[in-house]
Amino acid sequence: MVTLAEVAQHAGVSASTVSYVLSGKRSISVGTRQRVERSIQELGYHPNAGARALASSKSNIIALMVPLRTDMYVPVMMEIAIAVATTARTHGYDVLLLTGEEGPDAVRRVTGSGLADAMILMDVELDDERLPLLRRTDQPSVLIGLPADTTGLTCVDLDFGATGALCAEHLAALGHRDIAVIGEAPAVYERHTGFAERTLDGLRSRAREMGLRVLHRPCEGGYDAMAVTLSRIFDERPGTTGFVVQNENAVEPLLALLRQQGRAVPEDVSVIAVCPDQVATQASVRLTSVAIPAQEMGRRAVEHLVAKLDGRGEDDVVLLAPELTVRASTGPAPSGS
Amino acid sequence: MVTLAEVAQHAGVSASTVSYVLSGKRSISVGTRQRVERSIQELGYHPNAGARALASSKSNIIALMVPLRTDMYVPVMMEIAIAVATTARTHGYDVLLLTGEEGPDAVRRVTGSGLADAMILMDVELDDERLPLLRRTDQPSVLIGLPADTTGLTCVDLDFGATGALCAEHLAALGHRDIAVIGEAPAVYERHTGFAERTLDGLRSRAREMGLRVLHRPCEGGYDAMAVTLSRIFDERPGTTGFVVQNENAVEPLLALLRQQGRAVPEDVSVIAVCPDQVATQASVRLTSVAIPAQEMGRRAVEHLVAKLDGRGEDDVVLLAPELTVRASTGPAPSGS
DNA sequence: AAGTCCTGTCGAAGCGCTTCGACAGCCTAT
DNA sequence: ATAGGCTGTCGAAGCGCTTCGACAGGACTT
Repeated sequence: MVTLAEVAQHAGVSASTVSYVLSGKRSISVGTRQRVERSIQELGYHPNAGARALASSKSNIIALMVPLRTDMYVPVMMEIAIAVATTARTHGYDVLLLTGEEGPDAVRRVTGSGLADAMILMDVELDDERLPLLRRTDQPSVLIGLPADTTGLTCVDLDFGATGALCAEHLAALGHRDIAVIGEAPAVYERHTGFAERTLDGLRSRAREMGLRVLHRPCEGGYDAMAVTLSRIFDERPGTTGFVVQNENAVEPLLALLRQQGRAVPEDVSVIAVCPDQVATQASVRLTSVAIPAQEMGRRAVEHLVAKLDGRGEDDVVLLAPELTVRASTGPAPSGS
Repeated sequence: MVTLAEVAQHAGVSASTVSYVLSGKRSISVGTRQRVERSIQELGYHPNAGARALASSKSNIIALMVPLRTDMYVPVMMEIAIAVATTARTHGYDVLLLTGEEGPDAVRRVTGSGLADAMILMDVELDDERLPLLRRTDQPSVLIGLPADTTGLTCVDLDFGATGALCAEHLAALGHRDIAVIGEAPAVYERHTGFAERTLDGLRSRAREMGLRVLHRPCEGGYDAMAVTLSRIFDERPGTTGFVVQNENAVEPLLALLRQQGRAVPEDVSVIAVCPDQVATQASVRLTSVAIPAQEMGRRAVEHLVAKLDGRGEDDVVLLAPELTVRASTGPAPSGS
């Protein structure tokens, strides 16, 4: 293992000079810089991360806390995680992967040990038990998701309220009157992860303005659960012609069931999904959807965090504007209804 | 930030004693130990990761390199990553998330800087450019996946050869004669990620033994690509009654298309998927499948790595035995054929 | 000519921990 | 009683880096 001192000796300068070449914190003459850089190359020097962290009290690591559950919106999580990792690298940071398993202790451990300089939390609940800790510590953090109380916090999320509204508008504009929302699994609502509620609220209030009737039903993914949910919906509101689906795992089952019941999409029934574009384009019907901009969220989270680490940037709630893409799953409401 | 020295002072012992209490590397009297532990509690002490890494040349971090592409087998990747993270924690390690983006440079950077003590690589290609580096360094590593040459490497993977054979056997036993394999996207084969080939080889050789005719077609996921692929298959082999699907994104499209063509599953056509159980049970037909044991793979990889770090454990290729679960998508071949 | 300011470099201190060798005190074997 | 071996503790060195203050020498002022 090559050390700074060896590089210094090889280049005929002092250790501190090498350090300054590396960090650029003091001006160095061109000649010296080149000599040092050549030595670094030749010796294959890599600064030792531990020593660096110790001396500078900066680890250049961002901790990313992902939910432990692998049962929902997995592709979204993965995409965010990867966007976080790649964006972090472009700013010179590495990413430490924490699972929700440890809960608040993970926050304590990471901030206490100086393992990471900052954190990004995903899957934030409305009244998340990690939030008090975050507010108390002076370590910068960014949430992906929106808790009930955002004071003193920085959050990045899709504007789910507007998302719901957008869905309502689109269906209303097409002449639908009775619509059903297939929501996330009941567990999601119980955990009070806010996004599902926000979508629903946004949708409901716009629906009211536009004279739409809304029926909301949570749904575990999967064919069987969807079958039960769907038959209940049609029992209660036989005239339902529009669906908004927020649970990725319910999308295909819903399409399959509709087909099986002889209801054509989009001729008889329109379906909007709230999901990543990839899911929307790979479904058995190309789905009109509001995209969940996973990459964008990861990227923005990191950029905010880096800004904070650099002393720029303040607490802030960033809500990304939703975009609805019309594909083949929505159309005018059937004239009969 | 509380330091070791402060704890020592608070407990009335020397710094080294506190260190030994923490590490257990020397025997400490019960009284002293308790006193120190209480001080640690009261002061809320957390050892500084950087200092520790510097002094001990151990970071207690495992690097996990995940593929950058988010276009395929995402749930599997995510599940592995999470299993790696949680298993690592139980052994006292944290996980650093690297994306494939940096390529071999990431390996150099991490081993060179002592950022991590060991690495786990996912999505290994048959002739991966990172392998020479891994062989050269003395840092332990484990691959999830199987390269062409495994000498000097430790690998964990599903036994895809046996997986293919298992699929062939199951279909043959049910009386099918003509089967089609819907493979991964062409890009996967071009990259020479071995698992797809291995599945196919295993399947083909067992099929030959059992008198099955096999048609293999790679397929991008998605409805449209699947439609093209499927019609080609039936053009070429109208008597095809069995399908083996290895691409998660092709599963639902295939089911939808078969349904649309009036071919009932499993009465007219049988389908086996190679996918995580979750996908198999949430599909629109409960799929007979060979599970991809993502959690198990992540866990085993970490355990091997920890064994190596502890000086136990040698290079080794671990192939997990596949298990086929019969669900509702396979049945006897129609008697007419 | 002396004073002032840069620029580029160096030396040394210190970040918080681990670990080695030393050793005091006690117990046991002789 | 003495030597030898344990057990439990301490002090000090050092891990590889950053960073502060010092300062030599040249370029400007006045």
